[in-house]
Amino acid sequence: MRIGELARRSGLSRDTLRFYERQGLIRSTPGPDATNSYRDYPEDALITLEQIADAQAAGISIADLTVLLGQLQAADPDTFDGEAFLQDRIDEVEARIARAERFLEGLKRAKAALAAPPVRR
Amino acid sequence: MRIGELARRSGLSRDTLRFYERQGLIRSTPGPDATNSYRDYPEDALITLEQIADAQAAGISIADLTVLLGQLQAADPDTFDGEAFLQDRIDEVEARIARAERFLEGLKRAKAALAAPPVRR
DNA sequence: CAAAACAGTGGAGTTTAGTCAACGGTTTTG
DNA sequence: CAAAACCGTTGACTAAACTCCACTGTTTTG
Repeated sequence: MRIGELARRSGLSRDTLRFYERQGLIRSTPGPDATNSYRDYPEDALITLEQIADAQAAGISIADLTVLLGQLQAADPDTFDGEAFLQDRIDEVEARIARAERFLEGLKRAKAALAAPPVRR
Repeated sequence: MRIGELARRSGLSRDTLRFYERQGLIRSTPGPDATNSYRDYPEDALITLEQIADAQAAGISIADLTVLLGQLQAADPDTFDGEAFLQDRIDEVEARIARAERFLEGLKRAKAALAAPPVRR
């Protein structure tokens, strides 16, 4: 598919998609019609883009993601010894989730406190 | 306590603390010794800083945090009707945690795939 | 009491993750 | 077949969250 369709279907802007491609997060091929310069994006780019969104929610930077996506997609060893790297990311993400959950509890308490006492004498 | 001690105990730089104060996230008083310009930070600034870190892990921006910290600390109604605002943040954080957990699973699968098959014919 | 460590101020600089504008080609569509 | 919609490239720009620097004044310490 071409970039416009990918943009529509992913909800991201064309600029963002090109930015991701420059960063090596997604890939495209020259497109079937070699007379123009239009690129062709594979169907599974949509899945990759979902993974990118998940990773960002987990606080992973694009730089780390470039490394990680390789690991996640082609879990092919001896390309990269990144087991330790992976474990570091896992620890990092777990810590972040724990913090986020702590914060979520605070939010819920605050909302309860706001909703409960219309006891305002 | 003075800013240096707060920096040491919180693990943040003095610059970051001053930045947070400019943003209205923490507060200080003129300090007991009024002859100098040194500020005094209350003990509970450390707790606030923990909450800030939690909020950031939850993907909350400093701008939103300025609003939220007021709600979280003094859960005093009729200052602010922010129940809807709070609920929006709650939804946002829950969605982010869900994504982060999805990503975490992917990381763990990738690590398992990397660790398991030293079957390398 | 002098040197080292610490504090405040102001303003400039950095990084990350995009976003925008301008331009010249290419398809699509009415 | 012309206008509208789309595409790629280049390069400048932005917002958020810090970070650094230079300078001056204040405490602490050996």
